Amino acid sequence: MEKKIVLIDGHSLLNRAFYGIPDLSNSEGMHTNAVYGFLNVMFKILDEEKAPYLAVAFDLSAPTFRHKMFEGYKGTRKPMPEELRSQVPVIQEVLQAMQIETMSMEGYEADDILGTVSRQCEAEGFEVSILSGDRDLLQLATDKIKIRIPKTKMSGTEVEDYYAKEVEAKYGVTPKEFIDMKALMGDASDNIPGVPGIGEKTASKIISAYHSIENAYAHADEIKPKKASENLKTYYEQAQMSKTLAAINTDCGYVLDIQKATADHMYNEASYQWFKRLEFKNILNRFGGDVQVHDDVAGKVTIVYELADTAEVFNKAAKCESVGLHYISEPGSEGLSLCLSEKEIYFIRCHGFVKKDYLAGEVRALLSKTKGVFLNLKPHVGLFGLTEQEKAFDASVAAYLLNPLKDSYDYDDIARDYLGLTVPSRTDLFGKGELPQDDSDLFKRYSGYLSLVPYMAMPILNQALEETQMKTLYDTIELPLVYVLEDMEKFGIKVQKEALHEYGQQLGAQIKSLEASIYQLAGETFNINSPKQLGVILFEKLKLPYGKKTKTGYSTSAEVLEKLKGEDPIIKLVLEYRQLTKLKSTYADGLEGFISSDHRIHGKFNQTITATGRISSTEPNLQNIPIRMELGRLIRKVFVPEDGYVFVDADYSQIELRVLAHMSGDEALIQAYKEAMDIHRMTASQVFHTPFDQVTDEMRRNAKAVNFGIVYGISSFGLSQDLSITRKEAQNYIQKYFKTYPKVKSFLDQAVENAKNQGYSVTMFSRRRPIPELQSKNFAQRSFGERIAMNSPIQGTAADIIKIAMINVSRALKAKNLKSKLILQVHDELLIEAWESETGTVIEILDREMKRAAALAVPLEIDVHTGHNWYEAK
DNA sequence: TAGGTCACG
DNA sequence: ACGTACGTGACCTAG
Repeated sequence: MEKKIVLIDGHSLLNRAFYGIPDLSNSEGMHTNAVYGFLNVMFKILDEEKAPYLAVAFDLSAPTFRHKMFEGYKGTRKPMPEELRSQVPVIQEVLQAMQIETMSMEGYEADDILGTVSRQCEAEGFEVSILSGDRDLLQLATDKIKIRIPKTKMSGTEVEDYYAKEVEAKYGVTPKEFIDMKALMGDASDNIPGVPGIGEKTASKIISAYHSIENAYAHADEIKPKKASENLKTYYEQAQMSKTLAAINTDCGYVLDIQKATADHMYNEASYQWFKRLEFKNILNRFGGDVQVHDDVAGKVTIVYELADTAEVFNKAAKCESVGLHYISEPGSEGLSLCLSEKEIYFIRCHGFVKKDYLAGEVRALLSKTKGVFLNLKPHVGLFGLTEQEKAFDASVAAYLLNPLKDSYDYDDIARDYLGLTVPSRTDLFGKGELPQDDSDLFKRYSGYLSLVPYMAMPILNQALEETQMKTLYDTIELPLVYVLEDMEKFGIKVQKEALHEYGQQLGAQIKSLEASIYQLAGETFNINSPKQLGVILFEKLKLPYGKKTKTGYSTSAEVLEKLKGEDPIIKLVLEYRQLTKLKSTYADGLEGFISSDHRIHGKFNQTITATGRISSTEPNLQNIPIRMELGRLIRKVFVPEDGYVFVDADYSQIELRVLAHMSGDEALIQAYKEAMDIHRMTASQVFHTPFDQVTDEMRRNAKAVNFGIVYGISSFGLSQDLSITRKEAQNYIQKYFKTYPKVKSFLDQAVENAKNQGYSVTMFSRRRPIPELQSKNFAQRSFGERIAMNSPIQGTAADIIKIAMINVSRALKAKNLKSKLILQVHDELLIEAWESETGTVIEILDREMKRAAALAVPLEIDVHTGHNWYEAK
């Protein structure tokens, strides 16, 4: 076998996974996130390395030689949280089941075993990879021993690899010297004291020059800065102690029996059972073959073709309290999956006399008595012509409320999260291909799960909604909203295709001429759309001063380019080019592709996407049509009402700040809203102690920025960036603001405090958002969590309020039998296509329903405009 | 598929 | 010292 071994630092990897991955537990209530993260990284590395040998080292709880040497060692360390501690024996048992060798030794830590075993393997000619979450192990790197440190990124896990030369490249010191460097820096998490005033940069500089703390001490007088020099002398003994503590013992006497450390018995019955119990579906997939933890669904599905049999099924269904329903409409497989009980599922194929319209009628009739349980209600509302009269439950919307952070609510997600069942996803069953056009077991399983899973999950989801106080939110807002959104999608918005095309052509001509000018100034042709190529031209060829850098090179963002406007005429052209190509590709050409044969765009409104409770808009996104720049704003002229109709557009005035005034109960802010037309001017007047009519434009601008900042979860840095002022000045504004509105401060503090205690934030209407970032030990992550905790209740409550308004506006239009329709929502704005003679009534409805959607301590104000296109109606 | 950029609230 | 304003989606390039 190839001489290659992977050694794993068990505790550090578990630890990293625990803090890097949001809380996760199986249906037994076992916490599983650390185990899951550990295994995922381990498999990733094994897949990459294809090493035949593998072993995992763990610390024992018994004291080590370090404890004996230095009694403070790890003595004051934070105890392991229970949620993590409980996972240590689990991973050890799982590894045992996988027949993976684990190593530990009394009196030594995992580090020492890894140090010893890696040297031993290296001597025997092995290539060694050490997988650890702890950078201390970098001291073990050689040109044969590679240290691999996983990093959790948004997009998954990336691994940083360090042979000796990478350590030197990154830290400027050899692996051996790394210990000395650490002795200077210290390590708070290991309770290793360093030398005050010496951080990573200084430590690296000192050790790369003097190679050891002993030699550095001997030359202490030469060291700069002076503070470091003095402190090194004062704290030298402590640094020596730290060095001894940080040094890994590479000869602790542990001997690995290489024959036991093989990686080829991992996939066995015992480990399969463990993964099943832990509900690690994607790991179960590694076992190959069919994963079918929910047993024999195919056997419970009957395919129905005949009209008579169909009628029979609906008769039976009518006797049930609830039925699972899912309509499949894909090439070659059209029909209805019905789940009457856990053991009785039908798939009625569209065939002969059994047509969609017939099934729709049957479903409507059925749902007058029996509750229809859908994975996704919205498409079925359109497909079957359902109204709120028909009884229905939407599992994905319920699951979204219970955890809005997921990126999908498919049947397999709901089965895993609420039924504790591992069921194969569509991709597991069919890959990326089409559905099979036959009655195979594969198809039966897929169609079966689509109605079975929501059917089984409904009681559990309902109970969870009750327990989390979100049942009312679900019943009175989210479920009724499904019908409103479906209507909006169905109505769509009319677009003048020719005018849009013409607009695109004009942009195209302007882009061409700009392009030529830019090439002229650059002295060559290149792809202006490529930030990489543009960066080379601007910052290397033209030698313009570059500001920010991104991971991949120079930043060429508008923010950077704005500052370079005076430096070279090319900048202005590039900015203009960017603006025009954006308009052409996304809006002119992009929108044109979505115009249907009815001359309308039927975008989608998604109810289960955002973390805060807002809705989102896709295919196309109708919530980001340009308005801020005039050239872009012109696009709105092609959005028009049908003949005989006008647009009525109503938007809330500063809804989020009003929500803040209400939720904080701050008297001064509430008073400001009761008195002032211009809240930003009023804020400036109060914060800067200036009479209202003497507020300068600058004061108003600053106050406005602070108001925005407060809503976003204020930080002095963020505000300073926005206003181009120093952090200190920003901090000063914030302090003044909080002094003026003290209850705003206590409200925001309380929001963070509560979210930290409970793990989630809450809106006025009880909508929750989990904030796992608050538990992060990473400062940046945690600060992000704090800003989320301040912003989510505000943004979320505003989202709740406009949803209520949408439902009530929509109901009022229907109740009066008006021809006018609600067609768009843009977060704080509603657009109605109003029958001309109904305009007055529509305005009344909007005014009434939007204002009374919530009773706040301040009035909810709206601005209403009408027009013959969307441009005019704003 | 990820990162950069930019459109909106 | 860390590295940031909150929430989205689409398009383009580059690997």
